[in-house]
Amino acid sequence: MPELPEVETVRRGLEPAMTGAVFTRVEARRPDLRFALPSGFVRRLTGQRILALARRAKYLLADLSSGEVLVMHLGMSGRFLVTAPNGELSEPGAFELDTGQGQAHDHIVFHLSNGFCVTYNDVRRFGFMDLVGRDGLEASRHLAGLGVEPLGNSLDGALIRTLFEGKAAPLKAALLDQRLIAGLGNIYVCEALNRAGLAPARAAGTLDETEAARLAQTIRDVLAEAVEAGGSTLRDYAQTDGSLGYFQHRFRAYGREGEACATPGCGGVIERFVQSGRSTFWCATCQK
DNA sequence: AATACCCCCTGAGTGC
DNA sequence: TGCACTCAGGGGGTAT
Repeated sequence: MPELPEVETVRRGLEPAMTGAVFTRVEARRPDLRFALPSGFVRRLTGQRILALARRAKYLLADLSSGEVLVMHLGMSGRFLVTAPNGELSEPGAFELDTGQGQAHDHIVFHLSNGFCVTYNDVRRFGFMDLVGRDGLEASRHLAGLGVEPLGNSLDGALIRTLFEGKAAPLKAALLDQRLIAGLGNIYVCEALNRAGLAPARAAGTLDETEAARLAQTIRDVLAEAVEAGGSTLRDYAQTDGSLGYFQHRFRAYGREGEACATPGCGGVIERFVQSGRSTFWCATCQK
């Protein structure tokens, strides 16, 4: 389900269940997700304490007392279901709590010393988990080469100009390139470009200072608003009123083909086309 | 080096 | 009701 804001929402939802707890029992119900689980996966987790739960781009990182880090990626359809000691079920970042039919795709179950139970469910199985030594984490195959955190302090117009300098690739592709900016996905790239008034097919290297600054600001705004939308629902995420997380967020461009562009005074219509195999939604009237 | 395409997998939705 | 087809938020790998 995730882009960066959703992963952050999931992280915040898992934190109270996982941080400080010990894995008392781990169930790996199949040997692989997208990739094979690392050798000794269950053994290397069992008995370890989770010191901290962090995020880098779209990766969740559980820092373990063994000195290893449990690296988790949700792919397209990964979810975590949390069962509290009192039996209450929750799903951080979810649109709607699903208490039953997910069971067929419950692949990994973490039983924790504090009585919580955390289940990883992934229908399409594009997610994965890995164990990496803490010292080698940044150089590990998943994290090596990841670009700047878009919500960190370093992303501004000047950095975008540097990253995109000389690039003939379309803005859409450059923004999706995790080696440049890490954490943007298809939805929020469409949203940021719409708000910034920039055409997705335009060559990334052609941004001037003003445009780059505007793009940096809209990226930060779009992500921060989405995190806030997810975060603000965390305290009552167990409710099933459908007002939670990702889906509740009202996108201005994504998924709105044929609808009026939301840019004030624009009057254009959102169109859809395919770029590098993925749907792009944009307004030809206000995005130049 | 940079870009373009195909692939992994399952399910939901649509049109006939 | 069934079938065929398209589409989906991810990224890794390979071929140009």
